[in-house]
Amino acid sequence: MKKRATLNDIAQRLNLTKVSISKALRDHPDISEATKKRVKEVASEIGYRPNLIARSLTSSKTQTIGVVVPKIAHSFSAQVVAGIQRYANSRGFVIVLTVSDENPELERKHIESLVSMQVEGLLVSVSMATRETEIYNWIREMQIPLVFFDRYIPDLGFNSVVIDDRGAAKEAVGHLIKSGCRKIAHLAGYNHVSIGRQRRQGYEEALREHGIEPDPRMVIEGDVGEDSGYRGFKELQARNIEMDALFSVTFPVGLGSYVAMRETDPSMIDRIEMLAFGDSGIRGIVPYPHFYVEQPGKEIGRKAAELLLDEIEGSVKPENQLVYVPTRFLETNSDFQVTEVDFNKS
Amino acid sequence: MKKRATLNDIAQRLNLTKVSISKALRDHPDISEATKKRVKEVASEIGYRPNLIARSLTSSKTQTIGVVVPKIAHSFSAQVVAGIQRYANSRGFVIVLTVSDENPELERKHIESLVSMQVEGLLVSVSMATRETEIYNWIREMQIPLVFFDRYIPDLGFNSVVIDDRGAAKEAVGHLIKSGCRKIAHLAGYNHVSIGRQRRQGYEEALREHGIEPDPRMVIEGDVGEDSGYRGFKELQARNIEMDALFSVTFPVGLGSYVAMRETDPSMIDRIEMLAFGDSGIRGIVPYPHFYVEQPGKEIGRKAAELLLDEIEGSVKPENQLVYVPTRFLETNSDFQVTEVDFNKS
DNA sequence: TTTTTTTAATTAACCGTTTAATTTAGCTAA
DNA sequence: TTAGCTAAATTAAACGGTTAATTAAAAAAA
Repeated sequence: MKKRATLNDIAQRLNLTKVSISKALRDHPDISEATKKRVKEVASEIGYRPNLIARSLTSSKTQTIGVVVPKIAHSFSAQVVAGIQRYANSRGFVIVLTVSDENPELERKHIESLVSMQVEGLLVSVSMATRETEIYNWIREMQIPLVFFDRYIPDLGFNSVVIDDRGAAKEAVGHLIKSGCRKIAHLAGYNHVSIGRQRRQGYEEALREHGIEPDPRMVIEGDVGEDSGYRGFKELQARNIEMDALFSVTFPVGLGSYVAMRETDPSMIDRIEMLAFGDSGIRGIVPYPHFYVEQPGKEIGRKAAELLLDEIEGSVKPENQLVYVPTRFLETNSDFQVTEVDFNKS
Repeated sequence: MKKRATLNDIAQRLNLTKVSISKALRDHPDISEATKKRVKEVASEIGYRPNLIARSLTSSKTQTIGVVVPKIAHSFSAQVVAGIQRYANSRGFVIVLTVSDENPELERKHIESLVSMQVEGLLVSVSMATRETEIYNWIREMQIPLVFFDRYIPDLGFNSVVIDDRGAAKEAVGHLIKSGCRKIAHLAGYNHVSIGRQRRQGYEEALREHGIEPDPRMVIEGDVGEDSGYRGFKELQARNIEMDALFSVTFPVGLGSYVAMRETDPSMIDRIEMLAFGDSGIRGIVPYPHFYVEQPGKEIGRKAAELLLDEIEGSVKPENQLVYVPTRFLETNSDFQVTEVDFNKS
C-alpha cells in the first residue's frame, strides 16, 4: 500500500505549513481566498484524502457505531442490520458489524474491541445464553451510549427497542382460541431469555383468559433454530400430545416443526393451525405459517439507531426504557394472499 | 461519555512515564517483572482499555476492512456478509459495513469514506448500474487491496470471487433441454452487469448446443428484484410467448414471475419448469423453484475475505484473477426433497 | 580498581490532524 | 507619529500511543 498524501505534503509543495493547509481545506477565515484556492487545487491534484484516524484522535469523534448481533445470515437479523445501516448512514455514521454467534464470550470480546476502537455507541442484541453482565455494568459506568434491540437485558439502565412479545403472543394465541382451537402446543424459547419468557407468558395469559389451564406438558423449551423446532415437535409426539394448533417461538422453529410433521404424518399440516413469530421474507409465496406475527426488522433497527444517535449527539440520558415497535398479525389464506388480522373484528 | 483512562493516568498513579506503562503492558523486556505486575494491576483496577485509534496512527494498521454491498436485507447478501465477517474475525479483523443500495454514487462515497477511515482493504460487490471506474483506478494506483465478489468490474487489475455464472447457466439450461423443454424463456439481468451478461450467455450457448436458435423475443432484460420478475413475466404474456420453461436470473425475479403466473393462470405453475439462480434460505420447505443453482454465499464471502487478507498481510500482488467458487445444481421434487442433480447421469 | 556490560528506566520524536497562542506586516484612526 | 487593529500566516501544544535514542545506576569483567 502506497503512502498516502498528508497535509504536510501539500504544505511543502506550496511553501506553507500544515496548519495553514488544514485551515484552508476547512475554509477557516484565517486563510486568504487566493491561498485556499491554490491549496484545494493541489489537494485534489495529488489526491489528498483526510486521515480520519488522525482527525478522530483530536476530536474524539469517530462517527462510528458498533453493532453486535447473534446471527447475520437470517432474514430478521439482516433486516435489522439494514435498518440500522440506513439510518446511521443518513446521519453520517458508519457501522462496525460484529457477530456473536450466540456466544456470550464472543459477545463480550466484540464489545471490548468496539470500545477500544472508540465507537461512539453500541447497538446490541444479546445472545441467548448471555448471563454475565459485568461488561454492561462497565459500559454504563463509562457512560458509553448503548441501546439494546430485539433481545435485551432488563434493569441495566439502557434503553431497549423491542416488539411487545407478550402482548402480541397473547393476541395471536387469543385469535387462535376464538377461531376454535383448544389444544394449543407451544415450542418455546428458553425462559431466561426475554423473547422466550415473554412469548410464553402471552401464550399462557391468552389460555387462562379463555378459561383454559396451561398444560406444562404441551410446552417444550428450546433453542430458536430449525433443528430445535424439529426436535421439539418430535418430543411432543413422544409425549403423545394431541393438538389442534402449534405456536412456535420463531419462524425457523416453525419450519423445523413443519418438516417434522411432514415426516410423521403430512395430514397434520392441514389439521394443525400454525402460528409463529417472524417472517421468512417470502410472504405471499408459501401458505406457511398460516398465522404469523410480523417482526418489523427494519423498523426496529431504525428506531434503535435513532435512539442511540440522539443519545450520542444530544447527550440525552438513557432511561432504562422499553420502546415498543408495533407488530402486525398476518394470516396467509389458501390463495396465498396475506392479510392483516383485525382483532377488533375477531 | 466519561473520559477514558490513558497510559498517562496509570503513569501518574505509579510515578512512572507513559512509555514505561506502554512497555509494561506489552511485556517489553525493558521493564522489570515487579513493575509489570504493579502496572497491570493498576491498569485493570481503573479499567484501562487501549485506544486503538491512537495505536493505529503510529502503526498505520487498523485491523479493519471495508465492505460495500448493494443490499443487505436479502438472503444471499446476508450469507456473504456472514462469511466475510466470520473469516475476517478469525484473523483478527473487524468489518465496516456499508450498503450502496444499487446506487453507484453512494458506492463511490462509501469507498471514499472507508479509505479515509484507513481500512486496510476493501471488499466490494458493485451495484448494477456502476459504470464509472475512476475511483477504482485511484484505488489501484494507491495500491489499496481490493477484492470484488459476486459482481465485479473486469480488467481493472483486481481479483474477483464469483461463481461461474456462464458455466452454471449453461449446464442448468442444458439439463432443462435434456428433460424435454424446448421453449425456454429468460428473465435476464442487464447486459452491462456481469451476472446478467454471463447467465444469458450460458443460456444461449446451451440452446445453440442443442440446436435451438435463441429467440430474442423470449428474453426480457431487467432488474434483479421481485418487481422486475413480475413485470417481466407480464411482458412475456403481452408478447404472446409460449414457453415450457422459464429461467430467471435471480431468485427474487423468479418469485415475481411466480406471483404473476398465479395471477394470470395458476395452471402454468405446473406446466412451466422453473429455474433460477439463488436460494431462498427455505430449502426443502417450498417446491419452488423446481430447479435452482445454489449460490454458496458464505463460501464466496469467506474466499473473498481470504484473498483480501492474504493481500493485506502477505503483500501478495493482485492478479486480475477470477476465482470461481463452485455451485451446485439442485432439484426440488414433489416430496419437497432437495437433491443435487448429477450432470454426468442426465 | 577501572572499564565494560546489563538492567530499568527516561527523554525525544513521531504518526496526521486540530485548536490555541503568537508573530509579522500592513492599515487605520487618534 | 504612534498606538491599536486586522489579515494571514506561523509556532506550540495536544490527542494517545509507539519506537528510537539516551541516561543512570548496578553488576560483571578486565
